[in-house]
Amino acid sequence: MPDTAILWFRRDLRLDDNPALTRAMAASDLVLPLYIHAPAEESPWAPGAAARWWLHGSLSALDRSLRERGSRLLIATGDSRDTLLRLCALTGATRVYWNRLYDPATRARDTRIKLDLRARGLHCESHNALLLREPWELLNTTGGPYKVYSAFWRKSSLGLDRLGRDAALPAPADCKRSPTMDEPELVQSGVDALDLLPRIRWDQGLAASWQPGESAALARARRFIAGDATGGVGGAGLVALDDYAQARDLPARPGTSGLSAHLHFGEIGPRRLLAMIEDAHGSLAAPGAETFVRELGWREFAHHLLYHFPQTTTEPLDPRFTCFPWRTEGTAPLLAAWQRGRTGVPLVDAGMRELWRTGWMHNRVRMVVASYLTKNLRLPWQAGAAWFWDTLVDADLAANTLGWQWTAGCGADAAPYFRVFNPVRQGERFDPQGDYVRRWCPEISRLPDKFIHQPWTAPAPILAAAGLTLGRDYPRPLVDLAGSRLEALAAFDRIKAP
DNA sequence: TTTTGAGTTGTTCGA
DNA sequence: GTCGAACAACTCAAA
Repeated sequence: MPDTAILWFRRDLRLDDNPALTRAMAASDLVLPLYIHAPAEESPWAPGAAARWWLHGSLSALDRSLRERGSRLLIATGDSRDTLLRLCALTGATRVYWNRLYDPATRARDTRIKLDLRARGLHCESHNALLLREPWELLNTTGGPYKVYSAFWRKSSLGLDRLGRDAALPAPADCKRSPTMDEPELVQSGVDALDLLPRIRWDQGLAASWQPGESAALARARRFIAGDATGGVGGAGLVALDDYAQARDLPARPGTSGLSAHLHFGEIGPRRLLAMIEDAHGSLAAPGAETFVRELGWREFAHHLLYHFPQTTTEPLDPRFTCFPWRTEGTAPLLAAWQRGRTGVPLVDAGMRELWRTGWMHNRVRMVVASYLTKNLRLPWQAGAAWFWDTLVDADLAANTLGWQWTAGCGADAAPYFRVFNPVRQGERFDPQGDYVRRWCPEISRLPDKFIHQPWTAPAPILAAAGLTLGRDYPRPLVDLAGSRLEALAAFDRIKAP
């Protein structure tokens, strides 16, 4: 009787640098790759609509890679524990392997499953494919979790040299196929049966912008970090990473890595990215590289925080914010205008429309729209987080929670209360020619640069020349920026420590 | 033990 | 136009 192992894929949809896969292959004669679709177990943070679209593509791609290696992905629907037990019974598998996740619901579920499987005499192992360091490993001098990024990163980056970090594992050349995989009762459904794609096909914009899957992730990482045969994103000979520190702030340019969704679904991991950077640039401290590696550090920080403070997906980390005077009257139309990109503030609207169309928004603009929602509109950050959760292909509970709490001022290492982004000024600094705004708000594209970020200040003849009537072709501002800023500062005053 | 200084992403105001 | 100051309270580590 051959020894069979189940490899339970979750958000580690790759063969490269996959320690659970490597261990399962080493320890067993046959490996059964499995994905279980169990959205109820992730509630209330089951993947949103945009993330489901990505998941569909990612699972299809993983199945293709496995088939190229003589195996395939088995897809099941239903209770995870029952499915694992049933498959063990059907196939005679005695070992189950997976890579750990750190969000509260999944952690609780996985702990129960691990205890249950072990109680039934099954071998059960979990590994780390997601993070550079485990959340319980990296603590401050008093033994508690870090709440300040700079201190976290100082400590964390000490371990990032070649000596102190786990190496990225290579993908196996072939995956030991289990012959039992062809038994009919095991063939439950293909990816299509999971119903992940939208009924109304609003996903063309997503498909035009993104290619889910491990090979696309690796290709994008290579293009970004090392440049490829065509010379990289920025033009002949220019590697995007070299220019990252400056270009990443300009939403009109492809200056960011674009790896967020690939990272969320584990199509590529941080260890592989660091290895690629060192191979291409010799060191993690090379120009541009250091800035990008710090961003990976923020990703780590977010996951560590969620591990230590699981309630922060819905509750502010700073308890004073439980009595923050969020707006209570007439919130629905304000939220709807923000969601649809109809606030009358071009940079905010451009960002929200980019999100709606492509399932992604440039990082700089995410901060601007989040600041606008929480400070100028004074709507609770949870409302923004929920919208991002449903519309972002890269929606990640840890990153989303940290990002929104940071902007709102109630999280770890929060933005100081007085940091209220002025979307006009941000537009002038980071989109000076208005290229980004014109791309997503074509109705104001004929305005001169001087007014592109503040159409409401344009004199009537300028508006007429641009063929633009405010209130008809493009909204007047939903709220006054200067006034709402002062109201936000006053609101912060009311929750100050006594 | 206590103190000190620094801290992802900003804006406004007055000189 | 530019420039520095002011805008809290708290965390964390180093002195």
